[in-house]
Amino acid sequence: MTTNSELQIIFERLASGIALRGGNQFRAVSHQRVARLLRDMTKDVGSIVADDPGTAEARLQALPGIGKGAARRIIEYLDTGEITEHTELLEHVPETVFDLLQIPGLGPKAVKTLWQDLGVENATDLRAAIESGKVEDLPRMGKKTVENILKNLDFNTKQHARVPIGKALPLALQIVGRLEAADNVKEAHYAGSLRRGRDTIGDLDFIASTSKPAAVREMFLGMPEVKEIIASGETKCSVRLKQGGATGVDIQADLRMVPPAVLGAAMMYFTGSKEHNVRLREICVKRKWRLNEYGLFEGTEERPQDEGKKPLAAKTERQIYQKLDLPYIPPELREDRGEIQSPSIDLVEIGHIQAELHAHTTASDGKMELEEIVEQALDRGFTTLAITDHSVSSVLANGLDAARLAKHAKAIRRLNEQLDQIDLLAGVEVDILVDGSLDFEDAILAELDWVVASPHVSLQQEPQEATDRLLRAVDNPHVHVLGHPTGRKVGRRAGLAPNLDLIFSRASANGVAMEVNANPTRLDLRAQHVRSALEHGCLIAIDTDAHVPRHFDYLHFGITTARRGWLTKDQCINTWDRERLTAWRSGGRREE
DNA sequence: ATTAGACATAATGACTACGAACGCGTAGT
Repeated sequence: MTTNSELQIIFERLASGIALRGGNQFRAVSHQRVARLLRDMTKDVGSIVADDPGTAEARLQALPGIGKGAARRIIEYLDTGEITEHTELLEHVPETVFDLLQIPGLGPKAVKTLWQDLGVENATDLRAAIESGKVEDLPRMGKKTVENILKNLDFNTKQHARVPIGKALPLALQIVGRLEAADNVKEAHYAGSLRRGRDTIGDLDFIASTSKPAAVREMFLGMPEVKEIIASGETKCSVRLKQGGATGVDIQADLRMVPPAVLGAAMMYFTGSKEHNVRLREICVKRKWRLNEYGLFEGTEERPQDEGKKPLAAKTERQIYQKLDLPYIPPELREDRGEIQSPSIDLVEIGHIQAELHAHTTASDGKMELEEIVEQALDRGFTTLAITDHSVSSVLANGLDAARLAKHAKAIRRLNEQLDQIDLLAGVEVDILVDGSLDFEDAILAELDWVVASPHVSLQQEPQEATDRLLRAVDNPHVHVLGHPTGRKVGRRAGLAPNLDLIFSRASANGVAMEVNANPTRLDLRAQHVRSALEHGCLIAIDTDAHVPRHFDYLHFGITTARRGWLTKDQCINTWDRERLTAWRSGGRREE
């Protein structure tokens, strides 16, 4: 657990505490804002303060949403390991009461009443209170509500697990296919965080444009994976899907049905993020306009769509952004992280990519022969392919020793001479050992065309050691790319937590590119890291790390992640042609 | 509690669907 996430939990709890005790809601929101900031920060607050304790308070206050109070509390936590208000809060509100808020259907009002009026402090108490019939007698509680709570008590625990994008996307595409095939459906799309390209997905959101929603709804509710119907209305329904398989987590799916004429407005609303939506709607409020899922309207009256009022725009997202005097904002950017204020940026696209710079063959643990992997690259129109098999320490991956590597490199170069459409680079994915030394001597690396250096073991190392380890690797003059720098696995392994600011600034100075590994189980670097790497002037490589042919098709996951980190075409070395890559890799990378 | 624009105080994150209860809480982006 990092300091940021510890503090995030505390600020969330302070916010909930205010809501539970009936305090000023603006104070609650304000604490939530701090929690969100801590969640999204790429820098460790501990290191911000440590950089110069004297000015720490002022520098914390410079962050939007952090004022005097929050800055003081953060410093107090770093000094003493606790925050007085939090300790006091826990004296009044038992910790288990906060957990009740996680139960679907229970919000702050309900938990407050249950706790204060009936003394319910945890799930067991709640069950007992329901059985005694006391809950039903509370205001706004009835038989149905109580039944719902009881049901949700059972699978509360697994309910909140997020699904990796690699699992969510195929399922979503399957459902989109069914919706498109349904009678009277004009268009069907997925939206939500999946469309924004987050690495994990909380629930699946679908939109179908149709003039006959009832039939579409019946199809959706009748899908074989549907385990439970949560809601079913005129325009919207929600189900819980049995996901099974490797994740074993149930996943909620929401379907919104809209008339074709307002599809764009509905897509914008349902794609979010919430924060992006709020920001746009604020702009509308200032103009005395109104934006909702039925369109962009002049005037401030509520539900203008009900009056048959004609929107300024509704059909496409582009038209709506245009009316708001904004460029089209791609879904990946819609997070309220400055995309509305800054002019449109030229994000990298999958069509720009012409190089795969990290791939494996049968020489180590890949399943493709050299000829086959080249064919894969040529099929995709690539002009450069780096062959980077594992080094000797990766025993399980059949890593190459110096002799096998030399032989392999020779074979690669021989084949390269017969190819004129593509540059085949003789490379390696060399292990970064625990102390940051590389698995091959410099003299061996110097002979190669391309060196990706990656950590594979000791991924639970302390942050300080991890920082030193990666810095040492980045300082090796033969390294071109730092591969999957943290070694995290989405939802399964946290990976290293080095001081990335230091790594990025060194990498930038040394001319070492940082990898976004496109494999959906990795997505490492993550999007926030990409943004921060770019601020330090780093170049980015988006690599599939292909071991089998279908891995080449993972490229879009890497592209999406990189776009979420605001990566432009020019900053992505995989978009460069042969000449530019050759010039870069064989000299002049370093700024002296 | 924080921010903005003022030097104390006002304004602050929008809008809608569903369902059960009855005029609202919860959930969704």
